[in-house]
Amino acid sequence: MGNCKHCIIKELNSLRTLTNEELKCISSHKNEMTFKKGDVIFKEGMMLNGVYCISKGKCKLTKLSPNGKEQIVKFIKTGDMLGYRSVLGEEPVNLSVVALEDMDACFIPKKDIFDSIQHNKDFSKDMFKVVCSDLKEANSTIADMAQKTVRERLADTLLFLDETFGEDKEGNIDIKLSREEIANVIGTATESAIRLLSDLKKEGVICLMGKKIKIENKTALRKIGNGF
Amino acid sequence: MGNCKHCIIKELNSLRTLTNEELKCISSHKNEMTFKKGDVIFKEGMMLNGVYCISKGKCKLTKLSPNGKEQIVKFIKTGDMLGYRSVLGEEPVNLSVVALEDMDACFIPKKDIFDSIQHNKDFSKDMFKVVCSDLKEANSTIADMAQKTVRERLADTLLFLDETFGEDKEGNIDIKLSREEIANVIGTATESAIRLLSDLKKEGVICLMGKKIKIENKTALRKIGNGF
DNA sequence: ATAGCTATATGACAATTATCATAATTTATA
DNA sequence: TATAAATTATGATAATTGTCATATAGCTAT
Repeated sequence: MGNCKHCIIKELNSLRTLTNEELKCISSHKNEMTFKKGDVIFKEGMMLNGVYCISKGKCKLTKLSPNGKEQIVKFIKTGDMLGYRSVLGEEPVNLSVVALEDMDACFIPKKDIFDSIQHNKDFSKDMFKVVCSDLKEANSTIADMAQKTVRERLADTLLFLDETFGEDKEGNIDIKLSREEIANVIGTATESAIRLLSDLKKEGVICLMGKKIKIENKTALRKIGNGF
Repeated sequence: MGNCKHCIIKELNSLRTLTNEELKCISSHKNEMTFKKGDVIFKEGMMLNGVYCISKGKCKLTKLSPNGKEQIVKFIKTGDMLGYRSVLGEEPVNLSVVALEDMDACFIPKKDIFDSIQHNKDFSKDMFKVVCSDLKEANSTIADMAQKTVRERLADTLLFLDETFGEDKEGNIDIKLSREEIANVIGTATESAIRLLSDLKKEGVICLMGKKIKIENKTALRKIGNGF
């Protein structure tokens, strides 16, 4: 069992504000876990007994609509925490989480989280900021979903993925998503996503090589995202 | 200046968890305000120095998209708090708020809110629940916006408005919105909203009398909202 | 009360997007 | 490696939604 005190991952999230005392406590309670690509980490409706600190890998948070289509609502990556919405809200989970690649994570029991929220005002403040920031983002997404065309949303999504996950050595967006998953982020039919990606390729704005996507002209993509 | 200790409005929100000591403090700092229908309470981009406790009236929270269209993201009514996302997140406001009818509110400086968050664990817990609940709702809305048709979203919206604002003596939904505002909730063109409302009327699911809308068949409306 | 404005309503048409069909390509598996 | 299965790609067409035009109803201010 590693000691959280020396873990560099926590520097990437709110756990950085914890005292040595609190970290010691978490070290002894935490549960190290691994997930394989495709594994379901948790499912809509479940109660969560703690939060995950993601030390490696990426996952998608999805919601199932009544018609059976999956909507990708958010991505989580190395350094992010996962599950705090449910734990802090003391409600069942409202999203399902599936690993997009092999993952490592530490599970921290909710008692430790609540203890620190109560006694460590820095941690409490930071967690408020995280949840509030999520809420701000979600509100923007609602407006975008409601007002923008599929083509605009595709452009925004590509820019978002590029910014969030960075690029590999060849400049490709560093996340591997199927066309169906891209469609499920945008909220459109898979065929529409494929077609519009082809269009962007023909226009020379992006480059497609299998699942790899490279943005050739960020400025043009931004313009498209804003409706020009 | 009224004394918060005896205010019944606070029983409707997280302020109910405050101690007499804290309420006394807020009583002496709070600022009673009124707004006329159409008044802008605050605007996207502003910094907020506190939160509002709404003692009377309704308002809409809107976001402007790059193309200039307004999206209504949320409604606030009597008993709700307003502005906590920005204050707790220590960020500028991301939504504009406009009064839908004459309103009364108390403005509470953020210092008092932060003090209570730090020292009153019930209040802190409750505020987490409120923000987390907002986030949960927002995530559902994202999925609905992305996956549902305009007609489905209209049905959902009518049911939501009915549930949120209740009905007057004649059974009409107890909020007065223009067709344009209804369109801005759904995320569609005003003409489309008007047309689909007419359709629902022809089908006998709702009854329209000027701005007054009455749901005649809730079950049918729910079915429509779920894609049948 | 009436002129002028705004909101609501509806038709006609265009643009966008979804659906279904089928082919080409990639990936997984025996 | 060969074969099956899944994914990606593209065409054809239908359904949905947006835009523009115009008519009507309702409200506001002199």
